Amino acid sequence: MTSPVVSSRALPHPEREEIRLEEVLHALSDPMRLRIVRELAAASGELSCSHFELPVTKSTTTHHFRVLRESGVIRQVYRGTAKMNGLRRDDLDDLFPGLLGALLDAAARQDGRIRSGRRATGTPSRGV
Amino acid sequence: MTSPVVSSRALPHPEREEIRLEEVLHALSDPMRLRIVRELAAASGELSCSHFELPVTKSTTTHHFRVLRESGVIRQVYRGTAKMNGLRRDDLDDLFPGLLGALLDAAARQDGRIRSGRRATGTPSRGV
DNA sequence: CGACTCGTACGATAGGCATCGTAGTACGGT
DNA sequence: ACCGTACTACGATGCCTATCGTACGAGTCG
Repeated sequence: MTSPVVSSRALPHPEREEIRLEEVLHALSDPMRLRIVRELAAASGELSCSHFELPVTKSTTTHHFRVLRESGVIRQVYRGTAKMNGLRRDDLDDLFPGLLGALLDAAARQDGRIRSGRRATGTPSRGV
Repeated sequence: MTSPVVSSRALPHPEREEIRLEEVLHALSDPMRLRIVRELAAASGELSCSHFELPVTKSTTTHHFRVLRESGVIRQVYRGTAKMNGLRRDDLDDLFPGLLGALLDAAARQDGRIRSGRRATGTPSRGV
């Protein structure tokens, strides 16, 4: 008792100070993982792995979640048979202020830019 | 006169609208390339490839610069025998406002954190 | 012209990684 | 106890890539 063990299974996470920028960037450079992180950010809470409908098999999904966890981008915890995922906002914001926000904003902008017809980019003036 | 052709050799660059966030992140997820970009940002101007003293061969250096150029992070132009490199600040800032700044700041913070003994994780005063 | 410097091209190599499929473990409900 | 669901572990596969070495093209300077 005492400690409300969510589950007997434990998952290794890097400490806040162990999170490396290069690994975070690498983790987010995969479209599938960036998509996961964006959904997680939009949900502002924990989501189970099975909540995501990705165009890959479950094996691959497990792989991507592990990369995100081991790079320090998300925190995972078992809750029954489900595995809940949450963004490590506080840790990332503390280590790299403004980065996560800028990344999410950049992803949203690019998404909007593409959806609204990729030729509507206007900005024809190339100052160079 | 008229058009001061810097050199006859031309180098392919992605248009501003063709720059993809995932590729930028992938380009910056390599320590060698992140280092190049940081030096470039600090120089606030153009730097020749040979200016950089990287712990890899020239072939590999050429490879990294090409990845950075093709991902839209830097702009390259020949000037005599030298190849000058410049950060595409304006394009990146237009596409992804705040991202480049946050990335450079993040890299600087991590660098400082590591240099000052990685156990001094304290950073107790974070206005956040 | 010849030599030298800067950077490229090409091939090789070794390691990483995204993906899959199958078999297996943990947990909750009936 | 049994079954179904959620996720994992492991092996295989094919692609990508960081690295090197060598040979070459482009410019500059004597």
